[in-house]
Formats: sequence, C-alpha cells, structure tokens
Amino acid sequence: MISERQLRILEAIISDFIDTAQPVGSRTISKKYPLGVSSATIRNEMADLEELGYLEQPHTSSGRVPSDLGYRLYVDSLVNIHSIGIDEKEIIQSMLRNRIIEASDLAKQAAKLLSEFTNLVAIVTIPKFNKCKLANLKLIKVSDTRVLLILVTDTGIVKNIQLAMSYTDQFILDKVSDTMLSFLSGETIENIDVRSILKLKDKLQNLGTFVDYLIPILKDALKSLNGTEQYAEGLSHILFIQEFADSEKAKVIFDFLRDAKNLEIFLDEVSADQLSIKIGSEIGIDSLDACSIISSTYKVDGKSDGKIIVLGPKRMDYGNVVSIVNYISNTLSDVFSGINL
Amino acid sequence: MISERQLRILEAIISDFIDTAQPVGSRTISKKYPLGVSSATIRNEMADLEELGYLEQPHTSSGRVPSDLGYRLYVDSLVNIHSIGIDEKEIIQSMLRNRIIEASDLAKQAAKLLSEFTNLVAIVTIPKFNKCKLANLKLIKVSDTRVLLILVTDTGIVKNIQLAMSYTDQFILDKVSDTMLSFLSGETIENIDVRSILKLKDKLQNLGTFVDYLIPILKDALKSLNGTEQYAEGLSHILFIQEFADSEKAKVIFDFLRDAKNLEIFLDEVSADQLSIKIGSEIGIDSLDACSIISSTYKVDGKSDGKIIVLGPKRMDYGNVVSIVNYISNTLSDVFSGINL
DNA sequence: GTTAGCACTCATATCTATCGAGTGCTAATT
DNA sequence: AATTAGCACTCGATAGATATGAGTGCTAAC
Repeated sequence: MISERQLRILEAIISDFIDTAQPVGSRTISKKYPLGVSSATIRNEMADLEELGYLEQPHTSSGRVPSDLGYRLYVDSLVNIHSIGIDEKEIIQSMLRNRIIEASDLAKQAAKLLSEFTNLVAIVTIPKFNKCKLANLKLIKVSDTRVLLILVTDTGIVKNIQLAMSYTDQFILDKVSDTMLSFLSGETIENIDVRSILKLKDKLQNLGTFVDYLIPILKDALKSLNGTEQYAEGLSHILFIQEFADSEKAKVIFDFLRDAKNLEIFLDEVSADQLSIKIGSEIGIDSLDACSIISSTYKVDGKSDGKIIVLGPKRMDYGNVVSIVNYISNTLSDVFSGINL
Repeated sequence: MISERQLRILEAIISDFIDTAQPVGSRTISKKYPLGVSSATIRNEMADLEELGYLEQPHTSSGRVPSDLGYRLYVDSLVNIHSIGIDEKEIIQSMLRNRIIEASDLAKQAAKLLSEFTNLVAIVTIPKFNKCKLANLKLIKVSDTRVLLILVTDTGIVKNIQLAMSYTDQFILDKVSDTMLSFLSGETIENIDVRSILKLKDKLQNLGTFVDYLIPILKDALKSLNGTEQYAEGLSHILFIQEFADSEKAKVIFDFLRDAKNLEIFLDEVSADQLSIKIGSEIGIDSLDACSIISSTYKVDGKSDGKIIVLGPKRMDYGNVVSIVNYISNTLSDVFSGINL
C-alpha cells in the first residue's frame, strides 16, 4: 500500500513534471516543495514508488517520470477540478448560444472553443439527428435540378439536405412541404419512414405523380441522416507541444487523426461514460501512446448523444481540461436540447 | 544575356533541386543530364549563372541552389504546363457539381480538393454574394426566438442567415417571404437596400407592425453579406514539406496563416490577375520568404470574384500546381455562375 | 572553348573527453 | 527505526577535435 507521504511526493513529482517536462530529481522536490524531509529520504521513497510502478526512470541516474499508472493515480485522487472562470463561461455561452443554428456549425464552434481554451486538439461529433423531433420543414427550389430540404428540430437545430430533382416548382414544393409538416410535426426523425411518407400520397392525390417521384428521393435523403459527423479543430496545436516538437512524432499523430476511418474506431473506443480520462496505453492505440484523451458525451433531451474529445500529451493540465470539457459538454447538451436560458 | 546552354543547365539544376531538395553540384548535372559537356564546363557556367543572379551558393564548396530570380526564369520560360489528367478532372467535377449548394461548403470543398491534389496549403474565398441575383427566398421559423433567412441566387448558390426575432409565426413568415420574393426576385442582392425593403410595408399593410419590426433585422442581416469569407485547408501539409521539417520554420508559417488578419492583407496583396505566381521575396511578406504562392481568381457571371490560393515551398512542381489551380478555378467559375453542364 | 587535374573549403559525421545532475548505498545521527 | 549526510558511480548531454567527402575555383594542357 502507498503511504500518505509517498502520495504527496508523487503529487509533487507529477506537478513538477507537468510544469517542466523534465525528469524530476529528488533534490528538486526537496527544495521546491515543503515536505520537510531531505532529498535522501525522497530518494528512498522514489525508489519505492518506482517499484510500485508509479514512476519510471528514462535511464539510470536521471530523474523520475510518471508512469501511466502514476498519472492514473494522480488523476483519480490528486488532481483538483476547479470550475472554470466566469470570463470563460461568458465567452462559451456567447459563442454557442443564439448565434448558430446549423448543427454542424455548432459542433465546429464547440471544437474551436475547446481547442482554443486547452491549446490541444479537440473533436466534437454531432448527435444523431434522427432521434430529434421535427418542428419545421421546407422544400426550397434552388435551381431547375436541385431542391433544398430544410429540417428544423423542436430543439432549434437546422439541417440542410440537398435533393437532386428534375421537376421543381416552388408552388408545388410549398404545398408538399406544408402537407408533410402537418402530419410529421412532432414525430422523431427516425420514425419518418417510408410508411409515413406514403401518407403524402393520400393527402395530395391531385399531385400523385409528383409524390411518386419525390418519395424515393426523400427516402435517400433521410438515410443520409444516419451518419455521424465529426469535426476536429486545433490539429496544429500538436506542433507546439514540447513532447511532439520532434516533427516525426507529430507526424505519427497527424497521420492517425487525418484518417477519418481511424477517427471512427477511435470514437467508438472512447467510452460512453459521462466523462472519461484515458492515459497513454489505456487508449489502446499505439500511435497515441504518448497522449491522453479526455472525453465526454452530451445528450439531447436525455436521448441521442454526441461526443466531445480532447487529445493532448499525457503531461497536460488535467484539472483545467476536465473542467472545460465538462462545461462545454453541458452547454452543448442545453443548446441541442433547446434550453436557451 | 543568358545563352541557350546556360538556360538548359539552369533548367537541369532547378529540376534536380525540385526533386532532391539538395544543393546540386556540377558533377551531378553532367552525369544525370545529357548536355554533352563535362562537369568542368558546367562548373564554369554555373559560376556565370551565379554572377547573373540565377543561382545561389549556401556556402563555398557546396552545390548551387536556385535564387528567386532563377525560379522566376524557370517559371516564366522553362516550366511546361500540361493539362491535368482525365481522372483528376472527373473527381473535381463530381466533387464540385450537383452535390453542394451552400456557398461556403463549395469553397471548403474546393480548398480541400486543391490541397489534396497538390499536397500543399490551399485557401479559397467566396465571391461577394451581393453581386448575385436573387432567385428564391424563405423565412423559416427555427424556434420561438430565431428565424432562418434562406437566400438562393439565380446561379443556384444558397446562403443561410440567422435572424434573432422574438415574434415568429410561420404563417406570417410565409406571407412576408412570398411578398418579398415577388418584388425582389431578379434583383442583385446589393440592390436590396432599405428602400426596396420598405415596399414591403406598402404591400403588407395589414402586417404593419410586424414589418416595422422586421426591417431593421433584415438590414443588419444583409450587411453581414459584405464580408469576405475564406477557407483554408491542408495546413498540416506544411509539416510534411522537407523545407519546413524543422518545426520552428513550420511554426512561423502556421502562426502567420492562423491569424485571419494576416490572411486578409495577404489576400488583398495577391493580385487580381487571372493567374499569378509569386516566388519567395516577391510575396513581400517576411514569414513567407521560403514559400511560393500560386493564385487565381474566379468570376461569377463575369462580375464579382473569389480567390484561390495555393501556398507551398519555392521548390514545388509549378507546372502541376498551375494546372490544378486553373482547372479548379474554371470549375468554380462555372459552378458559381450556374453553368452546370 | 573545353577539359583534366589538383589544392582548397566547409558542412557533416564520428569520436573522445569532460561535466554534472541524479542515483543508490553505507554509515552516522536523531 | 527512521532520517540524513556523504560519497562513489552512472550515463546522457555538451564541447572539442578529427576525419570525410562533395563540391568548388583555378591552372594548364588539349
């Protein structure tokens, strides 16, 4: 078992390492932190902490560096998660509320904020749109061959879908969209299946051929709502992180994040817990062994959910990042759920 | 004056340097390129080319490197601009046509294509929307406090603008937007000023108070169409360019490109010619001394214009990049002008 | 005008010596 | 029994010293 003193020494070592990025020695600790013991004592404790697996030594005769296990202990019991400042809160609120209504813009903006506040890489996904309830709907003629389908959820999120149609007349489109809205309003989008679209035909018997033409197109369009969209911001921050200054290391991470397929696996991997922290090897992806991930999920009306991920070096300010992730996650939940004050 | 042989030697040197990124020596040239003269002769010519300012020597006793002037000569008279392949053309066509209709998505997609085909950084701006003619218009209720104004140009470009309104009823919104469309259709968007909006009041006298309320909101919204939007893609390519492998150099460029203000100056700086190539110091921006810029403008119906920029190391495949920029620029012109086949 | 030959230059790579931060262990101290 | 002072030892980092070799400029011969 680990003693109280060992715990305090471990905390000091990790804090110092997070500050300096240098392996920390016993003398540094005894001088910088008021533990009331000499460097020799600390040296002995450090040897024990290494044996317990909390510390590592890059090579004999250098200082110690936290192991993944060490970080884990630090994160679980030592880090204190203060709430973020009032200023930050105000900026986040003003950037995410009352400005944006298109779901993808909202996710993008959230990712941008996350990456700016943490100076790390941020990824935000959009909750699957099809669990939301339909509140408004319009078909808009864009050209002779194209129509825009605009869906609005009861939570005030807008989604644009393009339809390719060779038969477009705004007057008819208005009629069709009004009718559709009249019996689809309030329905969740995933429930808008072919059967419910077929009702269109009953209601608009005088437009039979047009409706026949429209139905398969609508079917396709609704299918496209099933994909998960993800937005990454702040990739370039990787460059500015000491750990990855050697551009070879940065490349490995870039290459990983660039491949959307990787990202998808990665997003599934990231647990669905309210908030999760994964450190180095815990992520289970070789190219990210030098990284930590802080992720959270946000809910829309308690149902469908989107994901928020911050990726950075293991040596990050966990307390700060966690508080930012939490705050943005909650704000997104509110915004997507339509709670606007 | 420069001799024919010097020209051929210069061409060989620059080609080789573009391939290898290494200062090239006289022996390399005499062996790799069938010029029919010995290394000693080439050595003499190289000394002359250096005196003329076309080559530079990083240090005595290393090979030669092209100077900005050398690149300029190369670009002006040596590089051959082949057209891009049929496959590339097909991809570009399929990605830019019949899929996207929102102006910003289009620009984003174009920038993505550019950066993928060139492996360089690409920036695309949207032509000022306000020179286009209005073809369709809708006001859509999104929530109790928000309305979406959707504008469609005669060229099939869509623009969403959000309005904050505390008085929203879809029935009234429909009436207002129909009326607006009836007398604004065909008008260029910059001509839709307050005066023309005021006509609304005449036509919708029974909705007087609502129109009074709406007018200042619309005014603000239309003002927001004046800004130039720009989309950059492929920033991370900087990392993979040998010249900037030293991450300090990459940072300088990143920092420059990250600042939107810089980018604006930069976009103005970039000439309005059909196609322009600027090499190193010709750009006139210290942080980009090691870069070249290939830029082009595309027109919408011959009037308002957007910009396309590719930024990379001076040592780039000019012929290839120019052909890609040209092709995407022309395609964008067509798409924004509504020529869809 | 061209080329072979050679001395010279200088960035890069390799080796060596030194330095010093930090350790582990032992013996003295509390 | 726990703590600490002291000291020999380790090993990466840094600085010089030396070697390498690609490439040049110049001269003299062809």
